[in-house]
Amino acid sequence: MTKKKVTSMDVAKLAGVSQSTVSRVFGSGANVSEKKRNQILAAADRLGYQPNAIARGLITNKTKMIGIVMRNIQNPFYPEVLEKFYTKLAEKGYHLIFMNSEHNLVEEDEISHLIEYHVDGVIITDALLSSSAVKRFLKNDIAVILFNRYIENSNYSAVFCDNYFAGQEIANYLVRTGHKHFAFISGPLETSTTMDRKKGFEESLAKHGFFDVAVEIGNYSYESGYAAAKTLLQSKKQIDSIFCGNDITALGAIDAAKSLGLRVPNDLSVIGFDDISMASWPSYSLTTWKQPVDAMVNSTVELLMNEMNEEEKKASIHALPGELIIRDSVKDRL
Amino acid sequence: MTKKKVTSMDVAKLAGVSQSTVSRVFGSGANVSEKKRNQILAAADRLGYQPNAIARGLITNKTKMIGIVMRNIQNPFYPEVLEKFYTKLAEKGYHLIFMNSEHNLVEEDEISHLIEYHVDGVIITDALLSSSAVKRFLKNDIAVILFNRYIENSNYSAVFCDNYFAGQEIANYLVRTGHKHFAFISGPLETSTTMDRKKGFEESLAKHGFFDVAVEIGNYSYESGYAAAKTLLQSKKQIDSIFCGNDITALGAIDAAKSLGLRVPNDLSVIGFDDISMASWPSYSLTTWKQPVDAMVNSTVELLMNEMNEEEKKASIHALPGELIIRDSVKDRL
DNA sequence: ATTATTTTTGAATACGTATGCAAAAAAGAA
DNA sequence: TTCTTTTTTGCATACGTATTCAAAAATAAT
Repeated sequence: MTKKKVTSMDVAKLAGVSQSTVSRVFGSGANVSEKKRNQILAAADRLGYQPNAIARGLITNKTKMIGIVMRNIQNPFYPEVLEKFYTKLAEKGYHLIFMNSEHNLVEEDEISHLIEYHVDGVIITDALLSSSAVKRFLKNDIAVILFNRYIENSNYSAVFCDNYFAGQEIANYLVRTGHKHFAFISGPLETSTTMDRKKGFEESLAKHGFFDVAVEIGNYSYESGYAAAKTLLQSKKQIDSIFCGNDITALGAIDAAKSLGLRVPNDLSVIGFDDISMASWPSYSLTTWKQPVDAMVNSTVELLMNEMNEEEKKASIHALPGELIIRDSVKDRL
Repeated sequence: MTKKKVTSMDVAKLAGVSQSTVSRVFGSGANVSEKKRNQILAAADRLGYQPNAIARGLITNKTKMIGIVMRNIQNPFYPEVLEKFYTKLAEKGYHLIFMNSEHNLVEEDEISHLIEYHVDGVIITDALLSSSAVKRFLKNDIAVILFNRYIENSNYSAVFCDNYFAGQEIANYLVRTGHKHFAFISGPLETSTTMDRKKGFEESLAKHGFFDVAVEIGNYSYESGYAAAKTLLQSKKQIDSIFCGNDITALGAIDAAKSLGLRVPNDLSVIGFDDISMASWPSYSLTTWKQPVDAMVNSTVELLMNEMNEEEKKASIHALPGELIIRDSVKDRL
């Protein structure tokens, strides 16, 4: 039960070689004779040697760690995202430092931590960066990708679902199925995500001659969807369809409608966004817009890898389409 | 736009002191005169200095990183757990390396990564360790706490909900409300969690003279709950109540019952486990056993802190009670 | 004032690895 | 064989910090 940590020096001594050679076996994989390599591996195995990633990080200036700062992790969409990022990055040899942010702007001291730990890159989901934060990352040579948000004309790459397009398509679909009285339950208005969905939705409706969209502002939670739908449905307005900013909100809206004695989709059509697994549950069978999570994750990782290697980090914006998943929460009213 | 990283040496130079003194200001907080401290802080601020946690980790042999390996992150119970661990540990100055495991036993190479990065401690949720893994952590002086699982007579501390007690209480409750025909939808049988719940449930029922419990084996997913309930309800057996291994499973079971034209709770009582947020949604209004997540997380972190500081890591097992949350999925049949 | 005590400081070193460089060994060419 | 070329190896050093030790400065005691 040796308490002392075993280092490359110990391995070197046991194998009768220099520390450099041990390093070459476990690191760069540079030329090492087959004989010595075997001696070294045997010695390492016997001693239970594991390279010290911290020491390696210090000398190489690459930690192989990626910071991932998330928000709204309670929204089932994000655990899925987290899992996919983990899998994708693990297979490339990267590790995840997880942070949970509660604010629309990632806080300065959260950024400090990422810088202190010299992460090679950062993925930010569902949140933005102040311009001072931008500078700090840049100065410390840390690549950053925004996921599901973007900043126009910034130096930051971003990957997200094409929300504007999706909003349009959803409007088209509702019109095509004979709806006439529309409502939208949004997320917080300061997010590009929600604004783009709203814009696409409203503009497309306007093109069809519908200018009156009832809007309620929520916060992407079940409770806010429930409350917003109740408000909408209890108002004097006539409403035959609600487009919800995300699925959780939509589920809340459906339950609110039910609680008022309305039947979905017969009395009210509801459409969501994300396509979380619960959307397919029979109780809800929610028609929704599927975010192309796999493509988004892959794209994000790819961008990250590029930016970590390149000198000049030229920002690029990737808007991926997604698709409408038709289930049973929208009725054809024609 | 300086590309070179700024180090404590740079700060020292600018402030006209030695590197040691800078280190003392940002590190131990040892005696430093007020005057020099201010000079140093000013210089650091001007240069945008951030201590390098990697270098610090190398010399102190404390990385202030905790590995958290999770499973079933798609089960809404776990994002909540993750968030709470993050918050609790962040306020103590620790960072989280997130790993997603897919197996009942954490894999050897996942452990290797944690050792390479010299995490100070590890939290493992919903999974176990092989005995060789145990040795490796021990040898590398890494504290480990199991969360929601335990190994009998091991050197590992564990924190979990007292599942045996909960199973008993749930049985008592169902008996008290006049049920006579019981079923249990379990998780995988190799988990202590599910077995303890089952044992408590069955033993308590037996005490009341009920020896026949229909059991279906699931995997803690919605789909498995749906399928298991369907099997149970379509069998010739008469069943008036189902205890489900967790909430997600219970929701699946409820939907299965509905799909067969049964009404919950009138025709069938369903009871869950966890008390995830969805359990309180009006569509389900699930009676369930609330795991004391806050207490469990606090207890885990406390244990971890102790074990990281003590020489002799004596294992301790903490079973926390939890409580029955009564909603509307169980009917009083008396 | 002088001495004793405490506080503050800097020089030197260590942590465990990767890597440039030159020497040594091996392989190939003649 | 002898000379070139290539491959393999070890030495020495660097990464950025914390910390021991002894010297210096400041403070207290006499």
